[in-house]
Amino acid sequence: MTADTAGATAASENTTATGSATPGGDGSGLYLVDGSGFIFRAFHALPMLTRPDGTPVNAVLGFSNMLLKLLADAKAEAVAVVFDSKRLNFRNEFYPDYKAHRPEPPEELKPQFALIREATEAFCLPCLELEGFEADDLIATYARLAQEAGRPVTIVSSDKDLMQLVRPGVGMFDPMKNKAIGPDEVFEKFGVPPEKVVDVQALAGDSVDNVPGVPGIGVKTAAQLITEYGDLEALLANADKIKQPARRQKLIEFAEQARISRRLVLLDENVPPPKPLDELRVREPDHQRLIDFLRAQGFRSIVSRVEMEMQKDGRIADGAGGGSIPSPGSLPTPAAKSPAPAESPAAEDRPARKTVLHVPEVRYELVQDADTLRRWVERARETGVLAVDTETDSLTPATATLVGVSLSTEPGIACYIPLAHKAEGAAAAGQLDFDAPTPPVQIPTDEAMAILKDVLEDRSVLKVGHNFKFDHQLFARNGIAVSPVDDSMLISYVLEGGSHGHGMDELAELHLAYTPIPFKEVCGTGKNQITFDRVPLDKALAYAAEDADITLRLWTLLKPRLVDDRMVTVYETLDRPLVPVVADMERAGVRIDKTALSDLSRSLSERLVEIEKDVHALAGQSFNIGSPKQLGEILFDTLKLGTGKKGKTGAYSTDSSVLEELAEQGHSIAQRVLDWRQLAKLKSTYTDALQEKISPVTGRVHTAFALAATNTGRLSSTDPNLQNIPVRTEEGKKIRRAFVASPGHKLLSVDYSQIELRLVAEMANIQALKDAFRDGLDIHAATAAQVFGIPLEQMTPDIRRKAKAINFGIIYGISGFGLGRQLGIAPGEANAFIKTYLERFHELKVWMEATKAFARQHGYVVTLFGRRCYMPGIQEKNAARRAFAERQAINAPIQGTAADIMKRAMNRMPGALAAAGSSARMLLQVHDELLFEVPEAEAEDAARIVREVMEGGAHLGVPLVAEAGIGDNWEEAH
DNA sequence: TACGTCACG
DNA sequence: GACGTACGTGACGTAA
Repeated sequence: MTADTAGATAASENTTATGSATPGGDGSGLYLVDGSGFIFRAFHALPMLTRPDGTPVNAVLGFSNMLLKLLADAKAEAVAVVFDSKRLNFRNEFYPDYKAHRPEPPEELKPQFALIREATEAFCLPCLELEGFEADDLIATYARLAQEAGRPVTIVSSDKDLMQLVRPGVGMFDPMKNKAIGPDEVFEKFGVPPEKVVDVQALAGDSVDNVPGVPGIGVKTAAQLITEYGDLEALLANADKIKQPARRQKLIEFAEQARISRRLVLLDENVPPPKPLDELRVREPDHQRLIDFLRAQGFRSIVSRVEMEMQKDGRIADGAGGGSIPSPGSLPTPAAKSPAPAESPAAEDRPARKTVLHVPEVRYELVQDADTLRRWVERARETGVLAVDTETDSLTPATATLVGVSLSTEPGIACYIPLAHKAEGAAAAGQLDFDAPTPPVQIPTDEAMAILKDVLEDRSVLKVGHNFKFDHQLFARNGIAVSPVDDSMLISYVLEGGSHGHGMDELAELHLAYTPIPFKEVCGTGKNQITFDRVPLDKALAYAAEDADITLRLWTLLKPRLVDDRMVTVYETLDRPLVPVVADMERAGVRIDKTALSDLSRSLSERLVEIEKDVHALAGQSFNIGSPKQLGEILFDTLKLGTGKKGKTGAYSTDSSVLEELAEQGHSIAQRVLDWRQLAKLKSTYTDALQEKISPVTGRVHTAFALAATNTGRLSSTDPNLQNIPVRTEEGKKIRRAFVASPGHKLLSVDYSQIELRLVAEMANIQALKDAFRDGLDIHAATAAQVFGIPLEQMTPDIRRKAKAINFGIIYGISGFGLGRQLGIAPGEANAFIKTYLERFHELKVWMEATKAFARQHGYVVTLFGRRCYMPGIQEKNAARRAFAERQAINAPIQGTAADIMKRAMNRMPGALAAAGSSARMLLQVHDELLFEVPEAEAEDAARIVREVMEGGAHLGVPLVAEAGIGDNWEEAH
């Protein structure tokens, strides 16, 4: 949404042929609002709202907001609103099915048609409609007339059918996406320039409008054909030359249908205009009439806005810096709903939901001066609770710039403090941007931080956040150690982990029956995405203050449930203290030897090229090895190496187990493909991608640990995932060597030995296994001795391997099939192993049955420390799916308890290190391993402390053992 | 966006 | 007798 992508503006300014147009200059520009289209889209996009008398008005509100902003932004431009007149029009004369089967408009929409016409009149804008023609035809006609008169035109609509009208002097603006549509955007949508859009539509058809098109041809194919042949007629004339037989036949058979379709979509530029073009000039609105109308709808905040603006110069002025005033380019999106809860009682738009968020009033305030901020801080001290949310220009908190802070002291009362917002006009939608950018008034960040520091560090004021780890880091970087902290996301995770996600939007839907303003509606998506510092203040206020508001509401609702559900201890001892600990780890980041990675990348590239040559030679043809589809066809259809197994999508499976089997049969191509796969994976996922993740600010890589993502209580790591750095293969180890210590430092890696199997022994109370662990035996060998009845002295590696596989299998909720596959033996044979295992360790069987029964009864399982893991599938009727849930039920308490123990250790770690005077920094957690960076001289001491803390993570009947390694890089330390 | 694949625990 | 299988993650490339 930057000025340079505003195609419509560019188009308007390129009207040199007609000469006179200068947008915003002489006031001759014309905005044609597609009223009919807007009604439907606004109705479906906005939450349902009703007037005090019960009349639904959500589309009317959206429409009024849109007009208001359009008038503010468009300055002296002329604005006309165009409507469809009747449902039947001239198109039905030659194609009766056109727009047939279209359902009646919803009941809640019907009364709004008339209101929207009233709104238009209240705004003193001309209403254009003409019997027998659609709004689109009128728009096309006025666009032509204006263009001929040298007046630049902007069509305000989201309707793709109008895109055919884009040309020099005629642009479009999508009021729902707040986005200018020019030739580039049209090309993006249809794959052809605007003048060929109708040809593409004629082929592709449109199921919504009942435009038939040619069966089997979509937009992509149509664009390709039109580009190749020039236009529809040329294509139809040459249809017999199409290569693809099916396509050729369809084009010949449905040629006439395509011609009819073209007539249906082609807009009529020559309808009789109901009003002369010259009458479409802006008139001074009748303020009182407008205010009366808006007030009658219950649009209180719009009314006050209008009243305020009218006082200025009798017109709706540009409000850059003014906060609640619309600004250039900030055309309405459904963000219009932000003040909406205040304007009218929220009615429920989805019948399925019974609960409704009753918001008698929300007050969101924009804070632009220090005194106002101090008042918020005072208020927080009175209430003792403060919801806090930060807005930044990036999702990497270790390096992001703080753009603003929102606060909420009680439900419905929130503020937003912009700190680093850029001038609104600078990069907002350029289409309607005529003023020089003026930066908004903001409290200097340092001053705001100084004021906030007092309350954020005040031990008597609880700070509530949603995913507060993020905010914690930002404040830490500004010298503020926020404490104490509560996190509504983590509370939800502790209460209901495994049953649903814990993002704020999802929880707001679930618990408050409310849909927060989506981020993408504020910042857009894809290449048009803007950073939050470019968001106009009114939108930023609506979005950010709402986040703080919702956070506080969720906290109010969920926090007491910790007591009710007896989950206080889990939350207080495991997850809540983790917030500052993990925030510090993320902020620390890990050093990467970029040169080593780029050398590896280069070497991998060369080897990949070599292997690719080999594979193509062995295949006898060139193909994309990275495409499982092509590879499968080469292996099993062309080369006929065996029959091949097909998956549920009908594609051959080519995973490593399949390729390994082929390789064993002596097919060298399979081994080469396996080599290629391994190297390609390492290159794309690690050596290439990791280099990109090195922060230019810190020179290090900062992962994000998700604290509420897994079903078992584990953390996960994203962007980049540093919990799956290669370690098993020699090639992989080279990547791990690129994780290095800072100069003068060492990396220290400490990992739990066999923690999950120890926990199986503990929780199932397996005496023989516990004894083996207490005696410090090689646990897999000891297992083998027990299960296969072989003395330890006679143990062979192969028997030990089998026992090891069974031990792992137990943790996964063993099955004969899975174990058999792992060991490459028949499922029957594997079942025999399992049977023996369960006889030797009979306590295990009892525990597994009890655990499954508990899961069935309660719908969740619990870890040793009381964490619940919900398993929605446990009541499944489908046997396979239920079996899956049962295996999860076995695995979750084991994996989850290990995760709990690791969290206990992590929470104690900073204190233990500090108490010992160690300056070791915790960098990463990989489930059973912690990685530290420590000054060389302190490494041995740190290793001892860390081992002690980890081994003391729980005091059980089996010992916990942690093993340490020290090195210059991660591979060496591991 | 869904799928197949594969990196880790 | 048939079904569909080891548990937990995240990222990549391809194909649609």
